[in-house]
Parts: sequence; structure tokens; C-alpha cells
Amino acid sequence: MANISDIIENFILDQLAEYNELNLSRNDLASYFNVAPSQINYVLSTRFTFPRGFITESRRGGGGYIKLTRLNMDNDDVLGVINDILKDGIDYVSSVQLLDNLYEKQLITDREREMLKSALSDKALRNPINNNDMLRSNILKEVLINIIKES
Amino acid sequence: MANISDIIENFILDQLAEYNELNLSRNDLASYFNVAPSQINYVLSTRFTFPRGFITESRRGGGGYIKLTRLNMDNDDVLGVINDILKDGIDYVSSVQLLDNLYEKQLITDREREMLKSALSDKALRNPINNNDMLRSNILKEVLINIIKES
DNA sequence: TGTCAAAGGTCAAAGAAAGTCAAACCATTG
DNA sequence: CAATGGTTTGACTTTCTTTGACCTTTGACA
Repeated sequence: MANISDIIENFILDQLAEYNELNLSRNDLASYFNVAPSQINYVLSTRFTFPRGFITESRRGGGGYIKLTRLNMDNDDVLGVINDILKDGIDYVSSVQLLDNLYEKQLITDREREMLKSALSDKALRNPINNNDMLRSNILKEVLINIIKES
Repeated sequence: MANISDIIENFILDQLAEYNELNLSRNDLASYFNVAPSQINYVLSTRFTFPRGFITESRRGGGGYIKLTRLNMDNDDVLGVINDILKDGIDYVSSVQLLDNLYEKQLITDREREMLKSALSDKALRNPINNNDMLRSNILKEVLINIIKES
């Protein structure tokens, strides 16, 4: 239990205790704990995962960073939906129903719903190989994650 | 945000806040921030781009200058942009810049911008054949048409 | 009119992050 | 004690930034 990954995990959790957002530098963190930089990725990808309620964004190059955000777990139902539709795609009609649902729950506005309907329409997604349902669910998933991130 | 390019970007945005036009001297700016003059070009070409609603004109030689103009985009222009920028696909970075632009013009909200960024991310669009740029522009097109219809 | 200094432009190399992936390592457990 | 699965490390990749050397354009003025 005293492996360095766990220690780093706790360190990060500590930092995160006060705010739901944390900006960290992979190199600094790595050298602070005297580990390979990629170990930070390992910790993030095994501990701070989406199912556990975290998401990360990052930027490379000079002034790069890794931004870690803790999701608000009040959004359990949305989380459930995400993992459901994630599985095997969703057709347009169902996705509209889903959007209506989110609107009813006041998780998205009317305008947002309409925008997303456009974005998820077969016309928008039209492409050579017909994987629209899968594509739709991927897009929806990213959007939903974004929504619960913001809230 | 520890990189100088972002700082220069903000500085310029600050200057630009009041008017839609700004005349700047590459050399002066560069020496003010203590960077290579070409860094100014870098900032301009990565931040003050057309999708973000800017154009630059310049003149060399004695009394030379760089003139930066923020485009004022109304609904009609958005249509133009649709046909222009989106014609043969758009990469993620440019599409984000376009969304930034629409946000600045108050045609979409911050939240809508973030949602659309998610929807247009490579992660969301990931698919066997790599036609992300085309797909992205199709989606964006549908959404923008929808927005204009509403307003 | 020709020359030259004063701009700005271009491009490629170097630098500064973060990401990926596989091999080596280690700890648990049947 | 061997198999399994989680850790740790390091080499290589990708992305973004910074710098500098060299190029082109322009206007002034001898």
C-alpha cells in the first residue's frame, strides 16, 4: 500500500481537497517525487479516471500543464446515461429523447437542445461508412461529460 | 499561462478592447516584451486568425506597421463563414477559434461554446476512416444554420 | 535614380512541455 | 513457487513555443 503511486494519488487528492480543480505540472510533480514523468500519467490514468469522477485536460509545449477536474457527483443519473449509451451507439430518435429528458430536468436549455439536435442529425454526421449511431453516442458522451463538468 | 505568447496575446486583446482596430509596431512590441520580433508573428498567426475574427495588414520599411482589425460579424457574415471556412473541412483548433469568435460576438453563450467544443473534439469524432475535418465542418454547419434560424 | 537603413516576413532549428508504449520489476495469490 | 496483474522506468513521439539567421519591401535622400 505504500507504493509511490498511492502516495502521489493522496498528494493530489490533498491538493484537490479545497477546490474541484487543480493545475499541475507533470515534470514538477515527477521530480518532486523523484519518479519518471510518465508515472504521473500512470497515476492519472489509473486513479483519476472518469468512472471515478475525474477528467483531465492538458497542453503540451512551453507553458504546458495538466488540469484535473473533479466532477460533481450529484449528476449520478447523467453518469449512468453516459455509460449506457457509451456501449453500442444510439440512433437519432433516441438521442432526441435523451435530450428532451435533459431539458425536462433543466440540465440543458431549449436552445442547447436544438443545437445538439442539429449536431447529432444524420445530415450532420453523414459520412462514407455508416457508423452514425456510434459516432452520435461518442459525441453525446463528450458533451454530457462536459455538462456535468461545468455543473 | 506561463508562456510569453499568451501574455502578449492578452496584452494585445487589452489594447484592442476599446476599438476594433489597432496599429502596432512589431519591433517595439518585441522589445517591450523582450522577445524575438518573429515571436510577434507567431502570436498573430496562432491567435489572431481569421476563424477568430481577426485580420492583419502590414507594411514594411520605414514607418512600417502591423494593423490588426477585429471583424464585426453579424448573421449574414456567419453564413459567409459557413460557406467559406467550412468548405473543405476544418481542423479542431480552427473550429475552436471560430467558436471563440462566435462567443465574442455573443452569438453563442460560453456554455454553448464549451458544449460544442466537446462535440467537435477529435475524441468525440474518432472513427475508422479519418475524415474528422470534414465531419467537423458538417456538424458545425448544421449547428450554425440552426443558430441563425433561431435568432 | 540608386542606395541604404528601417521596417516587417519566413522558415527551420532548438527547447519545453506532455503523451505513448513496451519492457522490466514486484507483490499477491492459488 | 509460478502465474498474474499492478507498478516503475525509460526511450521515443507529438505538440506548442522561442530564437535567430536570412529575405523582401519601402521610403528617404544624396
